[in-house]
Amino acid sequence: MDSVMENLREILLGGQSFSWREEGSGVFSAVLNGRVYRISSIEECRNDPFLYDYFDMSYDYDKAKKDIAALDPLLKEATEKVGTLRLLKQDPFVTLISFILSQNNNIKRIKGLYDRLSQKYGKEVEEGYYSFPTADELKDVSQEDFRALGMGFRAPFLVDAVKKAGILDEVWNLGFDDAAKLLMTIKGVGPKVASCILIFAYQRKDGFPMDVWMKRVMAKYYPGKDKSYFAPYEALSQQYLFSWIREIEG
DNA sequence: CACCAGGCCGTGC
DNA sequence: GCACGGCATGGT
Repeated sequence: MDSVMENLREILLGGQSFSWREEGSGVFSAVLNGRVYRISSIEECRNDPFLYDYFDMSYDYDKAKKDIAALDPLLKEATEKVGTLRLLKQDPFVTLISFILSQNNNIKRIKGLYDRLSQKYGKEVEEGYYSFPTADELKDVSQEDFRALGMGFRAPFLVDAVKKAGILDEVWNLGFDDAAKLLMTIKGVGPKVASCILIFAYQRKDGFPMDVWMKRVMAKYYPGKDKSYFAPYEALSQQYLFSWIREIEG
């Protein structure tokens, strides 16, 4: 009902995915599933099986938002100011690489690196639109090749991630802590990046990534508390607070 | 010239 | 176990 409150721009461009671009006039596009998708509202995703899954349409985000808003006045303000958010269900390998790129980096530049990898090693599925490369398409790319594309100190991490991409298939069977521990055997994947992968690819709604923004929020507004305070909406609450703090301070 | 960005690694204690 | 410096790159 309040789908008009869906903050599509924040959902797609706010830092959980780097696949999307805004084409103007409220149209967003991304290369996913081997083709270009163009959307301007959540509602139109209901009829496409891939997008239905990608946007987690079976989950009641309106109810979750109301429950989160009822937790405390700050979350109430955040939900009202940010608008309804969703947690995307993205491809694990794409998410792994994306968030390795995210460390000590900003969203705009992460998106730039993501696009460069796509143009260099992905497939052109439509003129000017490239898929993100698969692990197989990156298997022979060297650390030097990655550095030449501007990946910087993350270059060796990318090589290691490509080599170990097979473990992404094992994550489905593990609980959160074991899954995170397994992901952290990949160079460049620590607790924060592992949490992001588990949330944005594996739909683990109990993740609570602590980046520089969230550390500020927790220290200032939730001293002494941890992610258990937000249960069972840890990940979604984090996403609201992250969007909110960046909106007012970023 | 600084300082920062959806952190993590290696080292030292 | 925890603290710390370093790290590629581009923006402010």
